[in-house]
Order: sequence, then C-alpha cells, then structure tokens
Amino acid sequence: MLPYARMNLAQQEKITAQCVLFKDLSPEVCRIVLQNGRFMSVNQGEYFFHQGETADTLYVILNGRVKLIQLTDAGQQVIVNYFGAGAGLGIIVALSNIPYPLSAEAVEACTAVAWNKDTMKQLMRQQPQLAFNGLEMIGHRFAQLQKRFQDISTQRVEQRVARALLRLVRQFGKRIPQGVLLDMPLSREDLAQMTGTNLYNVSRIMSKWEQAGIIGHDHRKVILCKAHELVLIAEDLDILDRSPKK
Amino acid sequence: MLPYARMNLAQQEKITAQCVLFKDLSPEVCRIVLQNGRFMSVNQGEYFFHQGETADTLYVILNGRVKLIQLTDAGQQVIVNYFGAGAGLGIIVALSNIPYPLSAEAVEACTAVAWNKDTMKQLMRQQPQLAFNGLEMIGHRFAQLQKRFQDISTQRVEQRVARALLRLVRQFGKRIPQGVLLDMPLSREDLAQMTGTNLYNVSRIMSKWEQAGIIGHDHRKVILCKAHELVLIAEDLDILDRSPKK
DNA sequence: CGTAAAATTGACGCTAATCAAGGTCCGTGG
DNA sequence: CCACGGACCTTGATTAGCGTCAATTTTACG
Repeated sequence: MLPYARMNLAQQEKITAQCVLFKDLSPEVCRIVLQNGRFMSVNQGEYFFHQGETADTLYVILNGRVKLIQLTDAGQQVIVNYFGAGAGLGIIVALSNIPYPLSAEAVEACTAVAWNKDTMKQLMRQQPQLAFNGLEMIGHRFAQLQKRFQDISTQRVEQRVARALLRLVRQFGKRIPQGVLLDMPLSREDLAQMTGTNLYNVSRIMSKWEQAGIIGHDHRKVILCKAHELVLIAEDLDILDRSPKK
Repeated sequence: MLPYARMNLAQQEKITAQCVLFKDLSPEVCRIVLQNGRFMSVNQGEYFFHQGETADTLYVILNGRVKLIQLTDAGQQVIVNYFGAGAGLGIIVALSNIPYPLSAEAVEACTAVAWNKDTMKQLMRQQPQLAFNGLEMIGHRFAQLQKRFQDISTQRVEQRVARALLRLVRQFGKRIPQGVLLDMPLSREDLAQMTGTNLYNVSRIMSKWEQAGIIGHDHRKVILCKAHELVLIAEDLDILDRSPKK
C-alpha cells in the first residue's frame, strides 16, 4: 500500500460527482470533507482490510475494482460483492463500532480516498447531510444484499449464475461489437464463490451457454452475446427452449 | 391497527433502556425523541408495512414479535428475520429514501413506537448521536445478514435449520424444566422459509431430532432439550455420532 | 518451450426437491 | 358431546440437481 498523498483537482471533482456520499453538499463542504481524507493507492492483490480487524478506516473507491470476501469458519470463501469507482468500503462497519465482517481485496490496481472513522464522525456531526448520504449508501447495499439472500434461498444454481453475470455486466460491462465485455479478471471459481456452488457446476453451465451462443470469451474474459437469453434463464422463463421440467 | 396514543412512563423507560437507538442520550433528549413518536398497537396477523410501499415511517418494537417477509417475483415467501422488543423496523429503509424491500407482519399482538421519517431526520440533525445509534443498529443487522448469506451459500439444509433454531432460541427462548421453550408460533413451513428449503425436509429433520431426544414439543411449540447437540450439528461437528461422510 | 494455473468433462453418489397419501390436532357447529 | 372440516404435520417413493473426485486439456506467462 503506497503512502498517503494529496489528491489533485481532477480526482476531487471525479469523486464528488460520482459518489452518493457527496450528494447535496456544497462545493465548499465537499472540499472540507476531502481535505480530511487521504488519497491512497492499493496494488493488485493487496487488501484494504481483513475480516476481523478493528474497523477504524472507511474508503471510497476512485479507480479499480475491489472484491469483498467472507471467510467461513471452515475456511471456505464467499464472494459477497464486487465494487468499482464511487462505491464505499467499510462505511457501515466503521460507523457501527464493529470489526470488519469481511475482507476487501483489490483485484486491480486501485486508488481510493480514506478517512479515519472518528474524523468522519466529526464531519458528520457538523454536516448531518453527510450522515444521511452515508445512510442512503447503506440502505441500497442492504436492500441489495437482501435481494441476493432471497435469490440464493429460492433459485437454482443456473439462475444464480445467470444473475451474478448480469449483475456484473450492469456494473462493469463495456460495449464491444460482439456484445458486452466483462473487462475484469473472473475465474469459474470466483463465480462459484459468488453463487454458493463449485467451479465444476459453473464450468458446465457456462460451456452450455457458450455452445448456445449466449456467451463468448476473449482470452479469459467473458463476453455477453445474447443478454436477453440470459435474462430469460435468470428469470426461469426459458422453459420454452428446453425440455419442460414440471 | 389501533389509532396512535400517548405512551405511559413505564413504556417510555422500557424503550429507552433496551433499545440501542437511545444509547448515550440524556434522559432529556430521550424524552424529546419519544414525544415526537407515536405509540401504536398492531393486532396479530396485521402488517406494519408491505414490501414495495413508500417508506415513510420507522418503528421500534415495544412488545410482541414481528416476522420480516420477502416475496419473490414467483410468489415464494422468504422469512428474513423475526424481531422482538427493542428492535427497529424500517430504520434503514426510511432513512435511505427507498421503498420497503420486505413486509413486516405481527405474529403476535404488538405495541410499538412510530416516527415519521422526516421527523426522525430532523431529530437526528439536532442530535447527531441519534443518527450514530441508528447507524450502529444498521451495522449489526448488516453484519448479521451477511453471516446468514454466508451460511445459506455454504451449509447444508440440516445445519441451516439447526442454526435457525439456535438463533430463535437465543432471541426468544424461555427456560423451562425440560430445557428451553420457543414460546412462539412457528410452523415447519416457517422454518423452511427461513432456511431456503421446503416443509418436507424440515419435518424429516425435526422428526429425526425428536427421536434422538434433541428437541421435544409442547402442543405446537418447540422445546430445545439438548442445545449442545444442536450446536454440534450446526457447526458440522456431529460426525462422531453419525456415519462418517467424507 | 515448459510449467503451473485454470478450465473441461465424465462418472458416481448423495442431498434435497417433489409428489402422493394418510395422519394428527384443533376449533366449530350440529 | 361428537362429528366434521381445515390446517398442519408425517412418511414413503421417486427423481432431478448438485457436489465430489479423477483424469485430461487448454491457456497464460515467464
């Protein structure tokens, strides 16, 4: 992890424009908040924080992608989410006086702004809108997690994998001639850990999709060719194509 | 739902003593906050709010138990949690400007305090500690949901049911001579909806446990006789008893 | 070009979902 | 008081889905 440094103006503008934390704050206030934070870089494979550590810092991602990982008692990994620019890390936790419940790993080289939790609390005391913005970020994350909980308790593996892909595409997809490219490192194992299954099932499912022309690949990266078909699978409405199962 | 009314003093003391929302607030401030809320009763089977409704009210439960239910697109129910006295309802959501992501049903006659979301925001602006207490409640709920997400993606059904029971016992268990009584209405279907399975599996599992003397029942209510055994099952450490499976 | 990591594919067995049939408990009304 | 109906529970049979292991192939990269 590189030492902290000052942000330049372009970076400041970027973060205030795209992060909910700065919603409805005057440029003046934004400047104060940013001055109390520290600019930092995290190399690929390094961690922002580890599960179980005392949560004393919170972050907002400027560049790069971060993987949120939970480790079970038995040592299994569960990938809770991927985050990109504008997302907050440890916001909920640092403000709740509990240890980080998961680890945050940079899957690419990342830059971020970091605040000490007490500094942020002090800022929120002075600027209640900042606290409400924090609450709003948390609310969305909470609703999203609840939806995923619902998915994993009611959907079959194939649907869960489809949904995971669609979610990633919505977050990180880039349009290319053949369709939408998921321009990020993403192994079968990763997808398995996101969907509560194993890499063998994911591999089988994706092979099937590739043969059906729904997805393709460029090097190790996934290309979504027929998004609508994947939506049908995700919604369990693809019965027409396959053998009826009820 | 009965009309709103004033709280009496005993009720006021109860809520300020047991709810995190009032932590580190002076009695004076507590009084102000409570005066801005409304006392209310909800009959068994009635709802505090429904999934999808605009979230304009937040609650703290005084008495009774509440079931949080999510409905999937396909119409399946998922029980996210049970809450009892001292817990908050809609706190996250009402402060985040998003619709309720689930429904809250009173499984017993309940009393609660309700605040309008804008009133609460105003109070939080004046008393930042109130906002931080809200954040702390949310933080615990978030960590708990993440843990359950982890469970459901890595554990087998029997372990999940064991964990669900243990969680309910910790929340609502009452000591009786034979063990710990779960003094609440709880059908096989309810347990199935909590653990992402169906009532048949739950019934089979609980029949097995009852034959092994781990649990018992009084009318329709569950009694936990050998909690330690259930913990072993929940932690997947009961291999000694059964046939080895690896 | 060689090695290690990642992905594929087949075989096998178990878990858990599903369907069907019947039983138990309870309140209600004849 | 007893018979009936409905909600809830139990149990068996069956099967699809999924996890696991093993063997092999492909891909990335030094």
